[in-house]
Amino acid sequence: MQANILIVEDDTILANDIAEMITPFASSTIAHDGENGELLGKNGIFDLAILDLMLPQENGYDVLGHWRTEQHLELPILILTAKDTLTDKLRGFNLGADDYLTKPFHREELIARIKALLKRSGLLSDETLLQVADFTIDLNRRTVTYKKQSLQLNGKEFDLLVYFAQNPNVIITKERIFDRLWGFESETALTVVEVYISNLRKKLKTVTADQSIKTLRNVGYLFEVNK
Amino acid sequence: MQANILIVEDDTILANDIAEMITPFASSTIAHDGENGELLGKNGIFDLAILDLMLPQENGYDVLGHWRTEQHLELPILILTAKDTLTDKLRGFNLGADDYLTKPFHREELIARIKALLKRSGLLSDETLLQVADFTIDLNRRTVTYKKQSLQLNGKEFDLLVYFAQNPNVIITKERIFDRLWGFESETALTVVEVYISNLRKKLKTVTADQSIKTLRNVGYLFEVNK
DNA sequence: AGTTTTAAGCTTCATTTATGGTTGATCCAC
DNA sequence: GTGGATCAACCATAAATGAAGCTTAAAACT
Repeated sequence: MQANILIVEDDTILANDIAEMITPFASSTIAHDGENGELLGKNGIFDLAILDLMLPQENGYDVLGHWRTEQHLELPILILTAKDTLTDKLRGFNLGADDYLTKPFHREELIARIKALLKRSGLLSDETLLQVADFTIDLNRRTVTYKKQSLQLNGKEFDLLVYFAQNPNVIITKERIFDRLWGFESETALTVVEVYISNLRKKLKTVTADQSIKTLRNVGYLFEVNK
Repeated sequence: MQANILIVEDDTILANDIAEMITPFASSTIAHDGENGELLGKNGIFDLAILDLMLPQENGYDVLGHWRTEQHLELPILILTAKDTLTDKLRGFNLGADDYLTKPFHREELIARIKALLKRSGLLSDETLLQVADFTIDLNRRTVTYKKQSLQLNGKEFDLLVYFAQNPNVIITKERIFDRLWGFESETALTVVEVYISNLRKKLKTVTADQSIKTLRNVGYLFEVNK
């Protein structure tokens, strides 16, 4: 699966420019102000966010803060801004940013930094093996093995497991799963998620006894993995 | 568990300076040239490496290259160097660096970047862990432990404890609890709060004798904690 | 044929309401 | 001021409720 990047940047030209540069390895969505950016990010369907600080409606610090403290989003966040003082940088890092690049910058450096972050989360397309606990997931061949036993998963079941594997030990709401796998605009009923959870659990049960997918009623699902 | 950092830097003063600054959250080992640095890194005992590029014996690019391609070391690597051209940076990232900081730099920024990298690898205590008195509350997994004993709390009980833990030694009125957990507009009767206070107290009693939730009649509740 | 989606019945359990009991502040008679 | 009556605030338990989630199978896509 390709990485999915959120670009929060009010400079339309720059935003489109960035979007264009990352097409070879990621898809992207652009938000032109803080409020929209925060809202989009909340969906939890992005693997990385590029965040400007000086934005209309809501500044980047607030967006970052809300994401990290209210939504507990764990996606890597790269701040891209003209604010170049030490104080600004420290504030960004303290709020939970992963990287901080100041304008003006070389496009190639931005790309390199994005790739470095994606590589860490195992999301860069040349990094095809996702290893979590006893699962080995081959994102290119779309195959799964659990302790050497291979697992036969169909499309959405596979996507679901990948999403869990990319977010182990974090609660994921049913809505997030839905948005990520079906897209916000989908007409499908939200309850499909339950069906796929059920199917996936059944298949996992054929290879392991322990239920790694926990249900937290009224909250979400949790892929529990002991490191 | 403390992080263990390798500093490969020929400037003794700087190396010691860095080592000193990270002592609060990590232990460190210093190598003064590339050859020694590479050798030390090969041990695979480090959680992060800070790597200079211009080094005696063997330059940093080679060290980095060997680590990543021959040893397949996966530790995060931060390049710290005077080489500030785009070409240098790209080369560093292409060889597998995770971050690249150019000299001169602010010590605080280096620390912030190191922490950001460690946080990603789960080696820096996560701030989603809420520690109050003997309680450890994991906001991501919605789990609670009291002195190592785990506590099973359902949705609203957990939310209530979190609210208290975020406001220790402060009086909270019943109305504020209600507004926070149920929302202003809720149709529910205010007395649910009492029910949940009761339930929470009962569950807390299974792990500790002392009543930390005090009632202040006609005023509110108080989560009493001796710091 | 294989995958995705909907539908339907069923189970579970968090939430809410209801009930009766306890506490403790306030008032008043003595 | 002492003792009792009163009353509202609060506690504890339990039952009711209903929404959330599970499972299966059939329908509708591809």
